[in-house]
Amino acid sequence: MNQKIKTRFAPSPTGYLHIGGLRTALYNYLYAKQNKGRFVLRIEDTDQKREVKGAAEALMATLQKMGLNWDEGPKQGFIAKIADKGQNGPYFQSKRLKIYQNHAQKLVLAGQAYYCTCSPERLEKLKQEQEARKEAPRYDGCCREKNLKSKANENFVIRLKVPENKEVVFNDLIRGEIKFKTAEIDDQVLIKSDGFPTYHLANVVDDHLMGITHVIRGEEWLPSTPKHILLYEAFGWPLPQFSHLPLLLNADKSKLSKRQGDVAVEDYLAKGYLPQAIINYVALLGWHPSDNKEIFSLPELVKAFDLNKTQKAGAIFDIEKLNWFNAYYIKQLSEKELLNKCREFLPNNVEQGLLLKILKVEKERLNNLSEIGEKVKMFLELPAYNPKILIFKKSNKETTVKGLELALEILQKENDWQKEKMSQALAKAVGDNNLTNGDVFWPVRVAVSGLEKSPAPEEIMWVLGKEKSLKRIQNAIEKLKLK
RNA sequence: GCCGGGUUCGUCUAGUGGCUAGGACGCAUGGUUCUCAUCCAUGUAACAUGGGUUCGAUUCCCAUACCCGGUACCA
Repeated sequence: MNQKIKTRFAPSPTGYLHIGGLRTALYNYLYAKQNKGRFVLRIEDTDQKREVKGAAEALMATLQKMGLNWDEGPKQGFIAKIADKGQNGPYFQSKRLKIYQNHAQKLVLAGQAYYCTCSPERLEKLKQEQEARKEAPRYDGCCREKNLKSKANENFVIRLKVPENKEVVFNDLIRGEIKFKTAEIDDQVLIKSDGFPTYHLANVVDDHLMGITHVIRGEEWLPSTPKHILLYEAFGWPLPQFSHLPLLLNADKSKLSKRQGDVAVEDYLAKGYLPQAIINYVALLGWHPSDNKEIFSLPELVKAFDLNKTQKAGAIFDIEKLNWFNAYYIKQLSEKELLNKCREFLPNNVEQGLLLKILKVEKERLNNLSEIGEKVKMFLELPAYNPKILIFKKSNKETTVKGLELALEILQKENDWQKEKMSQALAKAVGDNNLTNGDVFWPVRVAVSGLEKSPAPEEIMWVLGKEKSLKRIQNAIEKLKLK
């Protein structure tokens, strides 16, 4: 191995971590780890207006919950920005303003960039005129040849002097050779009038200074890549490898957005999706192994992932398959693990032993952790129900009462309260009395659960214990007789 | 408008110059001593269109269509 591989995830702190952002972070993480490289987290907070307080910390917390730990980046903490140090830090761009200004200055001195004193009003007017003439709106280069070597007044901006007739060609790891003509690229603003760098400058300077070897980011950055390459060339820096990931889409193929469902990873965690299910699902949005393996832990993904085999077309985020992964991973957990993960969805005054029993019975019926809150109710208290559902659809009231009484009688004698024993006892009640399963199992099950659909009667009775189970059967018989 | 990217079952995708184009999710049907769930089995459904190149194209090339992204002192 020649150069040490280094990737980065560089979100803007404008909100919660987006599912698409998670996928980008994941692919960066996987690529770095499988090459024994380093994964860097950098916070791109160069737009003062859009910054959301606390968003950076929330982003970091979510990444950690998902298991995507960074080798380099801000330390997690209450106010991460203040504690932001590190070998290539700081990692909050807002703390690196001097660095960007110095670099921009260097470009100006070298004649690669220039001060522009055009007012926003003039630019707006220019744009409107161009649009009226149906021309592509772009900067007219008014200040380009003035060669101002320092700020002329307070309102200025530094622009990149984009070469006039050049072709920028690069090789995208996912998409192959891509070409852009510089004639179509505007003289990009590098330093804004508030002294902050634009994304383009900050991104290139930091990627170089932090030693990033592979830039893996969303497809929306593809048209910006020639601008970045021009900057690398202006500085005389070597280029990193670029890879542009396909976008994640809504069902209607538009870019995945809030309007059509949840897009924040936190939303899914709150609904009871397991991190490993989310990671596994998201990993498969844009990449797939050649064999038909689908279940991957994070370490397995590190081994199997192949950036070169990443899909080029956008992928629709389909909740159905996520549900399937989630249900699968829930079933894989032991009751103890499950209990730890779904505590927040359970009442807190219930004894742990009982909860573990409930989880054992309900585990295979759970699609997400939050559903346990509803499921647990019938074990704690018999839900109100219509006595009518006690009667199996192929049976009648008399047979149902008989079935329940037989069950009650035979279960009363059962001292070893195990599932197998109970189901054997019920089966015996059926066999000895010339009844059908529906005559006994159904009403007993409804009697102890109060529900039309539920786990098997012996499973519920096992959780409830003998006393409560028999009480519920007795109640059911009384209700039926009263009717 | 201009620039760039993309197009295999409904969805995520595998794959190849010649195959019955494979898997998973979903859906449907059946089985698993009552319902539900699980599990199992079976079924369902795709190479955008038109030209080339070729003995032969889903695969290579070129158009067209459609979709997406970009076109900011936002990232």
